[in-house]
Amino acid sequence: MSRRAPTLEDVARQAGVSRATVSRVVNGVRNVDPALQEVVRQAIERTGYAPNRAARSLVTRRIETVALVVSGAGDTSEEAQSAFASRVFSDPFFGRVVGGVVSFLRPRSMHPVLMFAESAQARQEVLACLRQGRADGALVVSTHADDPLPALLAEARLPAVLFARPSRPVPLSQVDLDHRAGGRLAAECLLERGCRAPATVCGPLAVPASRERLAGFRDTMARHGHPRIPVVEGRFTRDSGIAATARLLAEHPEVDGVFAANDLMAEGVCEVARERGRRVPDDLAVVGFDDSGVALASRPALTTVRQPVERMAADMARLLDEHIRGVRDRPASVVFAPELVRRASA
Amino acid sequence: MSRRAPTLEDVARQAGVSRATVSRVVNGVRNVDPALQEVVRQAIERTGYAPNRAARSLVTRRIETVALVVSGAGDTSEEAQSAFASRVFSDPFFGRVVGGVVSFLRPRSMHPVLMFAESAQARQEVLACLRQGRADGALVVSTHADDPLPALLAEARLPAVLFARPSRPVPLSQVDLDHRAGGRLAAECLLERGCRAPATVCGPLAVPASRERLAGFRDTMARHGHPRIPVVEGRFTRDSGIAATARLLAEHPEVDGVFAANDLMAEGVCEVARERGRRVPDDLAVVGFDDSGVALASRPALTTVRQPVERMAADMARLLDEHIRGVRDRPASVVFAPELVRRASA
DNA sequence: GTGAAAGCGCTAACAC
DNA sequence: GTGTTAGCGCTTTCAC
Repeated sequence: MSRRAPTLEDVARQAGVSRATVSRVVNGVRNVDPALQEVVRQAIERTGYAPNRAARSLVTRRIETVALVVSGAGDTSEEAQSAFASRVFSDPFFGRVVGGVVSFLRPRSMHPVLMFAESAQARQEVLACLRQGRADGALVVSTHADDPLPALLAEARLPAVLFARPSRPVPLSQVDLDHRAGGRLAAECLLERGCRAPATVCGPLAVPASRERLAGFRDTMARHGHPRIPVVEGRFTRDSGIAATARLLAEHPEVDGVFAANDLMAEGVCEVARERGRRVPDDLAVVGFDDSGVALASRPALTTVRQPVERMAADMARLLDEHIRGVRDRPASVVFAPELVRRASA
Repeated sequence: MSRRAPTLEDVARQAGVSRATVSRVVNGVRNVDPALQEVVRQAIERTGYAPNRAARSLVTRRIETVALVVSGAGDTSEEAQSAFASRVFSDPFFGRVVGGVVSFLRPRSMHPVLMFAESAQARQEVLACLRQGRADGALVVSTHADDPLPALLAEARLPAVLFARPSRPVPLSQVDLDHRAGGRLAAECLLERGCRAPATVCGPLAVPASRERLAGFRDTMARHGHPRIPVVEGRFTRDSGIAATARLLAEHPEVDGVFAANDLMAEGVCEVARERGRRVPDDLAVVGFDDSGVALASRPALTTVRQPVERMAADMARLLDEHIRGVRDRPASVVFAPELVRRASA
């Protein structure tokens, strides 16, 4: 039923030229007579020719595909990958990463293949895929700082770029945010509002980004007369933000300003405040982090520290592309600047 | 620097056998002397051999990759794909789809490559990719019922499976939920609770699933003495749920039970109820739809109609795999049954 | 049970 | 400028 797909050979015969010429036209290589080009183009049209990627990859040794790896640190408890995937994508952060990555790849007709590396076995599979040339390189987004994947990738000398700095340095290119500066912006915002009892719901302290945000916030507060501020730890989920805030307000009812280390938790803070009859921002000012979709959806709309995730992800793809093409050999580190977005919550 | 990757030839030389034998061992084809198998296996180990996928694909005409296409209906306004991606993934639904798809593909060492088809041009690119053999087939999740992609795919006779029924029938395999039964379950739940003034925040009426859920709900209510119930339309977002509920309660303050056509909107209903000082479920019972992560995160936890998205997605992948392998030729339609999950909101 | 050999469809030297 | 040719690394008949 499905007859053989037309090949370069077929087009060449149709156009009365050689395969090489057709190939040149298809790949836009110069040095082809415009008249011939036209003839070839028509032959392509007539035959409905589409180049076979596998054949091309075999000789170019490139497949125009990069792995987008969402990586955890799990090594003992093998979590069902389906649950892992669902959990991961429930954070708006990943949707933004995907958007940014695709915005770079698509104009270059490259595509991301999705992989999860939440267990030791899954990590080996990712490495195997890369070695087999299923993808030209990897974009790695780790959910844990101790993720062993980056080191494995570096060791295998496979092209890879990381989103965010791992806890232990790895000789791979990476993009990251100046989280410390972000913490500072949040502090300054609360200070400007005149908050007298600031506090923070920080992210998991195992994550370097959390620690940096916290440090930036604390340092700034310390320099402005608040040497010791209440700190409660959340897990970057709305639920954990709610729980943390409950603890915070129970122990420190005087708190009148909270910096939550991401928007999901900031939403949780607002939620608790509302339940307790505290007005946001009048009784309790709230500053989030990320400026993800929830920042706008939250009530009131969140004042937050913007992390340009899409741009960062696009840059990550750019770096990887450079490594793959061989125009960059040494790892690069690109740090983005955060930005305060003022809305209603502070 | 990076020396040539070992090939079948290298392994064969090491093991003192022919390429054909190594190939048989690698692919687990029977008829190979166990002793030789062992020798070959060791040679593979020593050389660190990994089969080149491109070379294999060239002869098998299969690339062990499927496209996971998130498709819109846009044809005039070209939306930035990055925004499209972010928006799409902000719905927990897609994370579940990804999880289900991956759970089927991974054990078969297949992978999903992510593609977005929100514009006419993007759709053509998807078709081109498939024709070029970048993927063996497509799993299509449409955000609009009028999405032209399924028809294009069918016309090009490319292997594809749809999640949810398109508004116009297309000769492609598909998985779907019995949405009408879901609406019925929601109605029965509210009825059992003794609700006297039920209403619904339905989904976009352009989406067949929304219409079916609404029909199932209405019919059941009608059969139980509620021939006319208030209906307000949302857009499946929390925000739209909030706005719809505000309208609903303004016009029908007597309402004491709401069926929201997804969990995100149900959360919005709860939110408004809380703001107005109405207790859920005592003053206002709320039933959601999907049983996504937010159902549990919501306060109170949502009673909801469960849609087994992960299983549906996995089945979609299974059907596609069968089409690709040629063991299925005629399109199949698999309909899943919804299930009521009782929690606190109704 | 194993090996020899013929491609799969393409790109890239290298001639002309 | 264009054509000829030699592979890229693998699977798969077909002999033996």
